[in-house]
Amino acid sequence: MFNLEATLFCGQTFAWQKDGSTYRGVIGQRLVTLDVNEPCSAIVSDPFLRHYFDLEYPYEEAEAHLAALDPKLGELLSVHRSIHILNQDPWETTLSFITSQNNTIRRIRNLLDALRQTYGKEVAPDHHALPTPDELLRESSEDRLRALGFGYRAEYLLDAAGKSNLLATVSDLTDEEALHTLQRIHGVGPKVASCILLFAYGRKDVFPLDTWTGRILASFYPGKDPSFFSPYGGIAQQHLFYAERRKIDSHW
DNA sequence: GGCCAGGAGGCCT
DNA sequence: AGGCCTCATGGC
Repeated sequence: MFNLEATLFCGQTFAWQKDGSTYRGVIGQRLVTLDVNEPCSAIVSDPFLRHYFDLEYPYEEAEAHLAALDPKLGELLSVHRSIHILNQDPWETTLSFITSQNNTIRRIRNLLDALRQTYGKEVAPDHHALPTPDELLRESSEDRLRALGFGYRAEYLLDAAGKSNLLATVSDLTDEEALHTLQRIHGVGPKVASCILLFAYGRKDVFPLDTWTGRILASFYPGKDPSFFSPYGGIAQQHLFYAERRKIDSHW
């Protein structure tokens, strides 16, 4: 089994919280509850969760490749074990990573929770889905989003909602074409587009380059660029990011 | 009070 | 194409 804790809290999703002996998250329109000690059977027996947790992808092969490529990654893989790249909903991923730009993880979570509480459907008592594009366009506005604390990103969320049809075309495109297409959304640049491709479309060779991963490359891999980790740049990036973040605080 | 946060748009050369 | 400035907001 993969490392569920790391998979949920390595920064690829902001939907989950750990309370007591359970992980809870609203994924799509559904509240998912997993027992911290016995999550496997619930995941394996559920087709939706099997796909969400990416059980069909051959991680052993990718991880063996990365461990052989570079000793630092080999060590991280032995510590983290397997971190899976989730197959998240493209729209939810777009909302999440537009919100993430120039922001802190704590505040990203708070803003997305506010978005759920304010506009999302209540799928279980006190648990709300993220708003759909239509819900956002119909019920919200730039002023209201600014009032929630989104600041200058308010306009970006509404533009993304209006262009959500773009997301349906991405699956047929190459990585390069998809990066270009996603950046037609205002507020989506190279980094956010990379996160959407990796975390929603399973493009395992896309390496989101941000302040953290840029620093990591500069200090541990001088002279190298993300193509060094190809064709598993996305997986490598996630282990590098998680390792670096864990030095700061283990619970965010 | 300046600087930074899982950046990106706009404008300048 | 590359280099600044600005964009809300909050924590340190």
